[in-house]
Amino acid sequence: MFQIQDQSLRPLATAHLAQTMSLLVLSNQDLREEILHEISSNPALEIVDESVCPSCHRPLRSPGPCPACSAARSQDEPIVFLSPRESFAPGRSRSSEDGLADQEPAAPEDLSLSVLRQLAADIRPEDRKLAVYILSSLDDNGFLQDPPVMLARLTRSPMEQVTRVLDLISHTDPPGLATSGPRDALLVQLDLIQQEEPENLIIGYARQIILTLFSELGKKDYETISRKLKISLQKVRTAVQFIHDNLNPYPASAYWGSGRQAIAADPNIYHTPDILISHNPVDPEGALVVEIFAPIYGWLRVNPLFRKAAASAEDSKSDAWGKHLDRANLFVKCMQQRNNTMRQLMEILVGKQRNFILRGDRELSPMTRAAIAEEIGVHESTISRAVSSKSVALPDGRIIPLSRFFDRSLSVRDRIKDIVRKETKPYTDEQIVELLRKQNISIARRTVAKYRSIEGILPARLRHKKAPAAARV
DNA sequence: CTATGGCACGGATT
DNA sequence: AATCCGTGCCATAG
Repeated sequence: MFQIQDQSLRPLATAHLAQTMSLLVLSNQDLREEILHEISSNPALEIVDESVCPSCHRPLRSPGPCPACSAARSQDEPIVFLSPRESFAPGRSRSSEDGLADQEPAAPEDLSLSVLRQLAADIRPEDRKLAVYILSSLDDNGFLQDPPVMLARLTRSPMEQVTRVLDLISHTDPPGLATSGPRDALLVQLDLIQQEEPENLIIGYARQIILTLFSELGKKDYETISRKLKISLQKVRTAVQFIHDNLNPYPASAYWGSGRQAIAADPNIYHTPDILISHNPVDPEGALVVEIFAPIYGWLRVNPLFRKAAASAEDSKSDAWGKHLDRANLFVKCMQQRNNTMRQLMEILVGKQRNFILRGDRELSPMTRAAIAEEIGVHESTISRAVSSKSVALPDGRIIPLSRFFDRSLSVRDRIKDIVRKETKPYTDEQIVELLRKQNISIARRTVAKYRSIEGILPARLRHKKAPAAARV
């Protein structure tokens, strides 16, 4: 049974399809780059700084689901909407297929690790996960892309905790790490120095300069600084010299020569997710709320003025303009298509896997991409692309790859973990097979072994002693 | 002899 | 067409 592909007549159709596909695979970070590139090379495109409900296209005042649309929705269905969003952590944060937050990273000695190590003594255990998350979402310069509130929201941590952890991180070794930019980094470093030399007056000047006249500092406009702060030029120069000698506006690069790719990608840790699933704030038992983050803030559209201008342009120009216009139209259409696909996908996914999302791995019911594809009437490769390299934040704060929803063995693996966790004496693989059979799961003995190794569970022989809670490091 | 891990095959999925 | 996954068979370690 096929769905209608009514665009096959138009010449645009194939290009349209092709481009939609290529956009669909992209994660938000990558998509953002793509969009920015497109905009900068095509005058017909513009971003309007206003949210529009993706389904009814009404302007959306407050962030959140469109009141008009979600009201009409039945209670059980998840509320899915596109969420406007400022920038995402850039950098090569490729989400590899099997990244788990709780997996042992086979990590090289990188900046985040070294910080984590220093932190180890001071940090509260419950802050650890958050610290890891923050460190992994820093950009190449060691700065925070997202404002702290966003972090709090994404990780579902109280704001108070986020500030606490941020404070801790920014004051350890490469000082000024995890601040919002060079300015804050400098200030933090200044604080640290001041603690050691409380009576050094230069520090006071330096702080004032950074605090109030940062851009002038950048421009080396010392005269203005001197005038505005009513400090002698001489002192300004001393202070600037002090800043240069003792502070580093890019904390990440201090320790890592090149600075680039220093922190960035540990494929085992997910960065800012593409999708956020939360409880309904009004009714925690009710429909889940799914936000699909937009890669840019505002909405992309063809500039109406450009369209008008192109229509009435003289021949010499209208050709080039027409091309731009076509391209812009195509691009916008593709974006809509992409959003639409993502939205439908998430609706189905969240609808079917509610238990998995709320109760954990064990509840994942097996699905295939193909089945979803049929349900919404697209080619299975479309779903495949939509799922790949996307990550989603669950209500409990875990960030998992979207592809996890299609992991056929996840539920069984979780059950095995559970069996092993509860065992008093080590079960052999064969016995585990039996136990699983009682839960209506029949798999081969060999497969149990395989899952065990995936989960890092030792063979029964070596499991003699129970070592609870040793899994996490 | 038993419990496991390695290799490889075939079918399902992407 | 390429890849992934469950499984069977067999060698090996205990």
